[in-house]
Amino acid sequence: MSDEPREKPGNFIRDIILEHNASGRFGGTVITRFPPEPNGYLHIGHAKAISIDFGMAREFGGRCHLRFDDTNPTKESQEYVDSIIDTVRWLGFDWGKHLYYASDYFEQLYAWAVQLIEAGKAYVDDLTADEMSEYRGTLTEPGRESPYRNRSIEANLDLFRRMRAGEFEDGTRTLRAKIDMASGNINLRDPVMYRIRKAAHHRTGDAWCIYPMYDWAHGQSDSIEGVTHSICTLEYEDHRPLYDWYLDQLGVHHPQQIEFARLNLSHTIMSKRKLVELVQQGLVSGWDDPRMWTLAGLRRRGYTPEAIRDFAERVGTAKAAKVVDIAFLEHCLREDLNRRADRRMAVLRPLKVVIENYPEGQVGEMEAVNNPEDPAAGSRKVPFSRVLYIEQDDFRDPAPPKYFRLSPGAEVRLRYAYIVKCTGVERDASGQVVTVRCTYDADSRGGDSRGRKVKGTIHWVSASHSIPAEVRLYDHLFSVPKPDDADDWKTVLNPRSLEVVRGARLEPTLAGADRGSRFQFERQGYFCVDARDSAPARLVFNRTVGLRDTWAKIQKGAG
RNA sequence: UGGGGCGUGGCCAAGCGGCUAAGGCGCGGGACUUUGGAUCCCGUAUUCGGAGGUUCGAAUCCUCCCGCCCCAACCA
Repeated sequence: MSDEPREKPGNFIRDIILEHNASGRFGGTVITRFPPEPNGYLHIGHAKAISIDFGMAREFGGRCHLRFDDTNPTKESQEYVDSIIDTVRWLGFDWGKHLYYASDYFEQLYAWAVQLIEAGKAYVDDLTADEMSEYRGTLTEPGRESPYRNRSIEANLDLFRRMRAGEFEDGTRTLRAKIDMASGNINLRDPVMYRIRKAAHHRTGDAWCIYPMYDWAHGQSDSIEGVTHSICTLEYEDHRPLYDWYLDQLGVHHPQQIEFARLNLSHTIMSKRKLVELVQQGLVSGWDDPRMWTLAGLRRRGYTPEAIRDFAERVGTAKAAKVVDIAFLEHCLREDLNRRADRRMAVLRPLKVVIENYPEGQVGEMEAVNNPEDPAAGSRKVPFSRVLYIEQDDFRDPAPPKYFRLSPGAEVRLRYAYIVKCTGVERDASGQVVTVRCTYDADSRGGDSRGRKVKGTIHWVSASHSIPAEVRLYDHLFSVPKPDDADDWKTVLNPRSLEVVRGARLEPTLAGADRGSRFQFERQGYFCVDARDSAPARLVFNRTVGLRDTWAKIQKGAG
């Protein structure tokens, strides 16, 4: 990043840890964990959580575990486990040997459940899901106790053992904690600890037919691992009393749960349900569609892990639910790419230019700097010849006010090549300009204006030397900043979120570019070779993000 | 008619009773420029959801009010 480490913004979680360290609550150790459920792909919001979990641990010389909260076999799969591991690693975080699964603790969890039953703190309930919902009460009315609430400890022990043995069908019984059906906090109204699910688990196979609920698994898993700070998002705030209750009943190591506001990004939706819908209904091409803000999507789009980490740190950590402007993510990206991406010339929508006074058959070699931000990146040679392609947008007849590019009679600099002057155009039957005719100033080699005032510089490629490519231009998937606010979020999908440009022409040095490699196409933006669809003989580039475009603003202002 | 949280500029966000309310993004203006990129300047809240109160002094403490978010899966 920058030479001097950016000053870290204040952070209430850090303050809490500092207090713990001062009071000696955890003996000065800091152990955190990132606990994804393997039921989907990670998105940019997870990057913030990962950054906080791993960041706090690193800052205090502790460690962060990667633990899968795999307690619901019907929704989870190995595919998701694999993608999550791959993604967190790609982001640049390392959990060392501390890779865990809640399913590793099933036996211990079962033993602890038996312990709670023996203490009269848990019971087997025969209520159906619907009945249980009815008994639970509402937000404003207390619930009622289940008729099965006061079974004997012996009966509960027996029933629970038989639940595990598979004697009962799915949904017929649950194990519940005996807490308080009248609590204002609904999580405390005798929460379910175990449900029967005769489903194969991606790790434990058929070993179990009862599975622990999140609340029963999570805190205890934290405890087993010696976690000190269990950092999670705001929606778990009213689960904290339950988190604490279980741990207190068991009398085991008791981590501190701390909640922060999850990340919301403008022009996106973070709901897992909606994300799944986008993918399953084919509204996008997959979890890694470059328009997606999943980490897999951002990665394929060309985002760097560094930029994402920088963004995650810079958005801050607080408790107010806010929506961060996606322009900030893009800013962090440009900042990183500007420093690192080599420059190349690529013409997306070619317009033929003939340099009338450049000898036919002659090929010049123009020296082009690879990265003005990084002298060590060196330079390259780009071929120049009589027939070139320039961007259609770089020629206008007549030229609008303040247009610095090419137009009849105007002079412009061809980047790293020569100053040229437009002498005329050729049009087709419909009046469309098909060829621009120019003359060049041989003394301006390299682009030296030699005292003249040449305001415009445009990029170009030599027609016969250039290579073809498909270029995919992306825009926000949603056309409004807050799709969640729309009556129907699917109606605000941006119809122009993907534009495929097939006839692009690239400078020849781009031939053989590796999949995933990133470049700045001068004056246009940052692009990367698509990791999925590109092939040496058929290059496909993704536009990662455009350059800031002051000209576009001027035009917009001019109406 | 419950419980838990949150309200600082267009968007994030510091601030934790006392110098003129940090910083970033965005936006506007200027300088510079062989990317209308980058970089560099300058500007952008007399005020902290509102109203009272405490105090020599409040965004920071108290009271009331207003607004927003989360919770009634055998999901996490």
